[in-house]
Amino acid sequence: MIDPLTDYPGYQLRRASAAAMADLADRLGVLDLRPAEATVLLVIEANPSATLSEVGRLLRIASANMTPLIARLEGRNLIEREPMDGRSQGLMLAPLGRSLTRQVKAVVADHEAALIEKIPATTRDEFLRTLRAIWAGE
Amino acid sequence: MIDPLTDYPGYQLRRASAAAMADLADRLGVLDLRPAEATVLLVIEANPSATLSEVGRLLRIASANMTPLIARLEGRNLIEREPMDGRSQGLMLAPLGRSLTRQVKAVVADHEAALIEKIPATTRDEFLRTLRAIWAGE
DNA sequence: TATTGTTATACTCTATAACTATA
DNA sequence: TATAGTTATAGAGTATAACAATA
Repeated sequence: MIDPLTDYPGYQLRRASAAAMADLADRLGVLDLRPAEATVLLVIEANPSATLSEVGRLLRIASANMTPLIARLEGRNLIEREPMDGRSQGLMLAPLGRSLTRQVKAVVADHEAALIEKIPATTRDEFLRTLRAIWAGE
Repeated sequence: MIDPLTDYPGYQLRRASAAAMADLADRLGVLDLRPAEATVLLVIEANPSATLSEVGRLLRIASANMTPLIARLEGRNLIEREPMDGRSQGLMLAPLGRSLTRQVKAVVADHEAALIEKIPATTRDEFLRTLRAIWAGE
């Protein structure tokens, strides 16, 4: 079998990302969290009182998709909403969310460590810069 | 807003891949093809008479998902099946599929060229090697 | 027994359009 | 008018389980 895609950076990027995402999803499964939910928790922790739209813009998740995601986290008592003005809501971690986010960070650290191991040490910074450059300007 | 994810190769990989995939999907939309369908056409062209399972293994697409994908391509008269033995079916491009695959290659080349532009020339080979290393051993 | 292909189903992420309430 | 959030819906990719037919 000939693989006509080995020299396509785009295809290799897709396969690499899919592999990494599958690993992350597996690890987060222990906490009953999906990757998108975990990243939202991390962003809220880093930005207390950030609004749904702000978090969505940072993560490139449309508000129509943020709404049910946030509702699930709220339903599990992981986050709380505080009205900012008549339409905006500040999001912050609830006590349960704070402890779970600590676990998320440990899980993500393990995942990232396993990933980084596969990147030659001398090229790690350049690799990261290149990835950022690929989606920069969105 | 603080982005707690800028230093995570895994997250940057995900964003870069998502951006590249969105660009590819846009471009392939002109041919009324989805990325998975386009890659299947390329693999069949490179490997005439490869079976559904073989193509699926190469692209890491489960046979349960290959079946409807192949059925769509066959329904559009892009590919044909030829029984190999009682259970295997060799896949090959139909005349319509051959000309469409030529267009696919042009579209993919444009897409990949735009992507490669964002990767510093001196690090392109290393970047590709690293991506392959990340999903190697699946 | 193992493999090929199929069916049915569900999950995750993403995308769009239409709507309300507020700024 | 523009923005925040919501609802409903659809698309694309992926995953699992179960199955019939064949090797």
